[in-house]
Amino acid sequence: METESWDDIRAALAVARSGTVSGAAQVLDVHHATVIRRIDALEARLGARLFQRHARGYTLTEAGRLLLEAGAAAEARFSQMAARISGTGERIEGEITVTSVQGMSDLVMPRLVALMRQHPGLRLNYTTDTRLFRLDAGEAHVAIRAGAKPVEPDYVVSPWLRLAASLYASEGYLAQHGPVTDPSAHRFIIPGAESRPAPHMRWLAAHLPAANIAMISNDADARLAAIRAGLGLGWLLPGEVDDLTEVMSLPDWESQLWLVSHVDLHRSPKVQAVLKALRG
Amino acid sequence: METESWDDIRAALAVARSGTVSGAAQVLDVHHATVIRRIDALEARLGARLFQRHARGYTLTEAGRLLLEAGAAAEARFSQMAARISGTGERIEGEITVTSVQGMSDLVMPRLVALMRQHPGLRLNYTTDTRLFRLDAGEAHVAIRAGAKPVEPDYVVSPWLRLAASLYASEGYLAQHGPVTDPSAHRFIIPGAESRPAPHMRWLAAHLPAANIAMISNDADARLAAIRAGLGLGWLLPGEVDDLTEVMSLPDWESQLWLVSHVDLHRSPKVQAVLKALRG
DNA sequence: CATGAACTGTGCGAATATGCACAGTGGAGG
DNA sequence: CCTCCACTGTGCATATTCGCACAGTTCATG
Repeated sequence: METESWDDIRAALAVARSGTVSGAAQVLDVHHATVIRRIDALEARLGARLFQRHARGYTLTEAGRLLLEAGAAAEARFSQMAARISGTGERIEGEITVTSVQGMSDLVMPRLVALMRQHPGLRLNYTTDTRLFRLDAGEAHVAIRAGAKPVEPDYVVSPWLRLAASLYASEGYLAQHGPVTDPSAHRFIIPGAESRPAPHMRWLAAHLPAANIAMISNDADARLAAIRAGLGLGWLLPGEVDDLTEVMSLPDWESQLWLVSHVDLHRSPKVQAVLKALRG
Repeated sequence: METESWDDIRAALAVARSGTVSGAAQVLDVHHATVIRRIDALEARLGARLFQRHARGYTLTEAGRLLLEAGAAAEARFSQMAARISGTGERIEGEITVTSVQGMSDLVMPRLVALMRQHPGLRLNYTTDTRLFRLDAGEAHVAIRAGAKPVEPDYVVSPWLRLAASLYASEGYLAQHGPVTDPSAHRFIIPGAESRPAPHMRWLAAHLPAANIAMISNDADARLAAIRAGLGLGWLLPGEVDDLTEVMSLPDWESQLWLVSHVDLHRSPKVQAVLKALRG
């Protein structure tokens, strides 16, 4: 009777999120039969159905929604705890999680590689995503952010690099369209809506209509391929590639990057080592 | 690597609370060896020690304190969830948790017994304690409270009984000390500090010095035994026993009782049935 | 309407975790 | 200083759980 299992809750949370038992099993890295059994047990203990079973998946009941809330809250709390525990150690070892906006790896990785060589006990987790990671939810130890200075309380923020993206074109494009003097005579290849706050994107939106946009993609490789194919002009960081020609560069396009850590972890040797390596 | 177990956290929480592996094992109803293994696994995954091992028990490290916080928060969230799930059902069955101040069982139990007979699918959990249970933490479905009207938001409060404790004495005591006319000529047997807000206790504190107190005990049976032995006068509810004599009763000693439920559960048939049974 | 894909659900053998017995440890008390 | 006691820690047999294979169901698609 009093037998209680938090792992059953964890399993149910995964099912609630993915909508299917199979998907949850994949996330949890167990067999789907195990997930079914855990949920059966949990429902029996709670005395209520959490899901409406269906041959194509599970949908949440009212009770299931309550579980989703409670489970998600606990998960956030646990991952925050794990990050703080693994972050507050006095030694520079164990896992270190660094998050960044996409497209920084050429800049970031050499420095992090040097850090790893210096401290062989470190395990690096470098994750990029368009969404911002929440340091207080334990999703990262150090975050690299672009744009306005982050103002969240409990975050320690220090300025890092100022980067100026430049406009690039392929040789074939230039041979066909001639040199770039008036931007409105050209078409552009740009990232998705999540990059709209970037300086060069604001400049584009302010100066040219939508008709000048040839392609939108959130995939950097796809954009690069498009530029190489001569579909239009695109912004890259200087030195990112060597087979394209820089055709334009404005001081307005300069963007500030920030190094961000959580106040609880900022003083720890490990986080300090990461920050130093990045500043290096 | 990605293997994670919330049950390990649960085990560590129990150890953090009890201070010993054995105590935790007792609470969790598993063997103490199991608890040791779970904690070893959890610490290995977190890459940090949660406890300082000792032949006499485990003491918390800084990381352990973080775990205690996170684990306790999750546990509270889970039990709240369980209460809401088992409470919001449309049918009157499953577990129902009623909490009350001590000494009410003669009053409460007959009504709850009638409720149970009416709904055989119910499992009753009737818990009394000096501390107040938190309905929003899922510790109870219905609470009986004494004193000032509870004002917590999200609580649905309705007045229940007004009880007036009376002063009782044993025959032996009266034979020795004569009838009670001036209270200051007598000594008293009273409950502990947690009952100080009760009306008759406030009256006592206001009218008589500490010298008139013969005995303090939070155990009702012990107080009753003391009164029966003639150690002094004590307050009881009328009808509680039949071998003692009521010697004094003041309207000031009347105390209001409240029936309290959480707003999320109050409309459910099960909680409504409990409230009706208690009011009946 | 037939086919296929993706999912849920269950019996059975294998892997895993559990309980037990016993050894080891350190502090309290006389 | 010694004994006792409550606790932690570990091999081993066992019980429980897990993964696998396969059956059954539903829905999308041509």
